[in-house]
Amino acid sequence: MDNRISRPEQKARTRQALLDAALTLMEQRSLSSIGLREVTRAAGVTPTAFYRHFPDVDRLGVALVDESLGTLRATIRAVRDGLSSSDEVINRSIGVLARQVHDHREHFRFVARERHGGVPAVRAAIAEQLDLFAAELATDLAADRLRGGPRFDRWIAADLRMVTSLMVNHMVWTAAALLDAPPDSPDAEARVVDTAGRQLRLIVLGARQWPT
Amino acid sequence: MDNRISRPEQKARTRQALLDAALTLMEQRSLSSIGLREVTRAAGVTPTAFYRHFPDVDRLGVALVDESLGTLRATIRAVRDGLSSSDEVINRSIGVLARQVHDHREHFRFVARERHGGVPAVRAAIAEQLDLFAAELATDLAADRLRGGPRFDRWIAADLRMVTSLMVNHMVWTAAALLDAPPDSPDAEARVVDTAGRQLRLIVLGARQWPT
DNA sequence: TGTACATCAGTGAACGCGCGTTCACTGATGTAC
DNA sequence: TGTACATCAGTGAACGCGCGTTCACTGATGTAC
Repeated sequence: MDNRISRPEQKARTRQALLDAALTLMEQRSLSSIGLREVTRAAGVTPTAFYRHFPDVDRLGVALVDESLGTLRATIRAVRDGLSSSDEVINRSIGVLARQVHDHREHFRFVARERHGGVPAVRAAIAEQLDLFAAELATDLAADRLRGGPRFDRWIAADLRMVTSLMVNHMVWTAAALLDAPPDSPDAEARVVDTAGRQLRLIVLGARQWPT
Repeated sequence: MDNRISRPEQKARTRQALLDAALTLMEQRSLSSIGLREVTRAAGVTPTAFYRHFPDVDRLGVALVDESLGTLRATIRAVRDGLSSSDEVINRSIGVLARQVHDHREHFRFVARERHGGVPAVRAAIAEQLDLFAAELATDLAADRLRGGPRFDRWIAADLRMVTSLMVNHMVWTAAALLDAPPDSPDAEARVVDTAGRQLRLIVLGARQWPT
């Protein structure tokens, strides 16, 4: 058996180790307060090795945004496929979000923390991903006629963006609320999910009457 | 004329200078990344003087939360007094919020940035203030019967909290969106205010139909 | 297949710097009599 | 009102420490022939 691995693969592993180490360090603190040496120490390489992968810690942050939100987008999209009733989509979407937050706490904590945080490049990368979320949601809502749901296919674009940005914002806020709930208490988590579901249903109820 | 000021007053002034200096420094960066020496340098005192006012920078952050959100609460509450139609309250509330954000950018930027930021004590202080907001709003909604508004006086407490937390969250998000808009473009600001108003109206519309 | 050379991820020493905190202090303000 | 003492906000020197970045390097992996 050959244990040796190619050079590009080894480089990719070190890069991932740096990303993972940074994410772990950010469990308690924000990106702008963690140091390059801290990250390399946690990843098990020398400080100088860092520069083979990122020019500075900010750029590592941007890479973390892609890792965190890029995969989630695909997952959430998949959920919306093949469901036909409005209530069903709401409950499933929030369920998937709760699961994702549960399984990838550090990623969501990172996004919630840096969304309005101190590093402009990271903030911009997060805003871009969330805009994509909202745009995809708008497309989906306009395309599918859900049982019991509003007739989004007849809405003007501006109103669609208004309501999808409200929904995406609500999703982010729900993720943050899940993070604030004690991780070992399924009860607290269930309460957040329940409230979030009712809020989303209230929004859909309002959309069904829109415009006045 | 006597220019001399009492010792307590001089101490209060230095304390305020430290708070102002920290807020200014946080225009670009987060609390956990600014240093004690930076703050004292900007405030025009020696590093050691800091300890006469705060045990560390985190505690200064908690004081900033009280300064930022404590006054806003009173302002927003006053707006809700004496208005009788639902639409009127919505438009006025968002208008006042936009004005406040415009006039106190640094305070709101600080709150948006630290709400999920890296300093637990500060995060807790912000959560406390926002809960107070939501609780006051719930009381007001249950007490006043607004023309054209939902019959909140007949709602159960859990649903009231559900909808007020949605509204307060929406307010915070709107403030953050206003901050992201270029400060010299009244156009961009107006667009955010317009969208926020329609979103809030959609929420109220949903509330009028609640429960299904 | 074997050899000679190129590539380049990661090393380790060194640098100058600003940090948070300590300590004994100064000197103006406040107070007791 | 004047004097003697207490208080305490702010000073300035000193400390040890971890930081980001530079540089010339090593040695395993990759490639050309």
